Amino acid sequence: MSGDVTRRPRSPRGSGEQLADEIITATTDLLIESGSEEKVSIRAVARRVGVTSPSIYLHFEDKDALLDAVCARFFEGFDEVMMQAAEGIDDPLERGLAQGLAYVRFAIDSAVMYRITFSRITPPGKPTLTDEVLLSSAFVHFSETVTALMEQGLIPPGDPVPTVLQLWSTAHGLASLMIAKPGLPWGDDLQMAEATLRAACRGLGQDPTLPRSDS
Amino acid sequence: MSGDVTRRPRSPRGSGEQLADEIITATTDLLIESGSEEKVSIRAVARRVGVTSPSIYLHFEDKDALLDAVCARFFEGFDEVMMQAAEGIDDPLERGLAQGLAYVRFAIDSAVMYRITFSRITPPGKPTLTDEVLLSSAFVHFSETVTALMEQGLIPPGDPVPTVLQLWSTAHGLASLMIAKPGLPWGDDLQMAEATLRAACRGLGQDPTLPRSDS
DNA sequence: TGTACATCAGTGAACGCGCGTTCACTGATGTAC
DNA sequence: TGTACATCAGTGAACGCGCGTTCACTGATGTAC
Repeated sequence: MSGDVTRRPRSPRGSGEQLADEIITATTDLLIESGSEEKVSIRAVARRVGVTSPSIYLHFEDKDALLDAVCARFFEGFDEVMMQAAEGIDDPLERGLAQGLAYVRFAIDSAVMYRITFSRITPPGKPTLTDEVLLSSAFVHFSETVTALMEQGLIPPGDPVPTVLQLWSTAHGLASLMIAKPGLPWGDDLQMAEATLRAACRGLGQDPTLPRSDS
Repeated sequence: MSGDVTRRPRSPRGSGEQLADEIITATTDLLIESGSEEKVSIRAVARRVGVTSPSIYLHFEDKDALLDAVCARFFEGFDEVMMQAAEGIDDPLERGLAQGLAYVRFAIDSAVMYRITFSRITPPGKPTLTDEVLLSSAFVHFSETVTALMEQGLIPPGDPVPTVLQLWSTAHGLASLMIAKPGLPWGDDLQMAEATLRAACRGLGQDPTLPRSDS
């Protein structure tokens, strides 16, 4: 019960980044275990990391800032998975579908974190860390795919943003509803997701309100 | 400061339904004001109703049961609004669109309640009160609309359930993402919703994996 | 009509609890001379 | 090489708080005789 030099209080030198990192990881784990941000306390996080609670405040301004950092980190992983899913697929339609399916799969696999991240609403005009990550990674990559679809003539050309939002909404709706209501008769989740996303692309490709400009 | 006979503690006779009703209403109001179920306490609900906290337990088993009842009541209103939106529209496609748009509009208007209702995840096999309301009202009415679309040949005939889930996911995705990220460049919410839902119907109507059986 | 009684919606006080955050502090580390 | 000192990551104790729930109770109401 003695010999605590190595056990609990480790004092890393100059670089304080490491503890911040451990705090984010511990918080993520606790969120997943408890299922809700209100059930995870600063004190529990500190306990998990092996540190006292006031020292959390050396790295994050308050609980909200900590949760924001956790969600931002979650989205970084999200973007990475989507990028990997698209790797090596040349056909723009299939690449987009692969990304969309990876999105749904990853969301369902990390159901708790996905739900929590999208429960933290963001009032317009006050972008959080999470928003910045979201807009600078996943959104950009999705836009590139949509632009490729437009260049191929699979979708009417124009501003990709509305199309990105439409497809993102579709993927988000599938993931979010499957997470919230797993008891609905979904059949195979990913099969349902693929059918829905394909139909969405098909529908977007045949927009009678827009004249086709090429091909 | 005396004369409290009429003021705070009212003792209704035989019928105890009324207080249960008032408790649900008060809880709904507090949820909307605070934005999260954890921030609404049994004690605050009792205070709002003008009653002591133990008396809440005369009407609801615990906090969870109360919140379930509140969400179930919310969905009843939801279904009613969708039904009203469909009234008097004969064309099945336009009726379905009107329902979908009413869904999105109502969800956005009651953003907090919508978010809370869909944050309360339901493990399969343990249907809550909310689930029962959902499945017996909105889901059924949506199915009728989809069946009408199939009969008109606008959607390949077959089991309406997968189609209902696809369209519901689409509407839910729009509402849910608009609520969570109002800062995204949505333009006009309902215009975006209509374009997306129309595209979804168009896509579903042209499913190359299913042979068309009639017309 | 009048009394005794059962019912039961609502009370008041208490249980044990964990929370977010603050504050003055300690004590190891790295640096200046 | 050796001493004095500044830095600053992390501590321990405390702040004031509200929570969900239980329990024995009260007192108005409706009913039986």
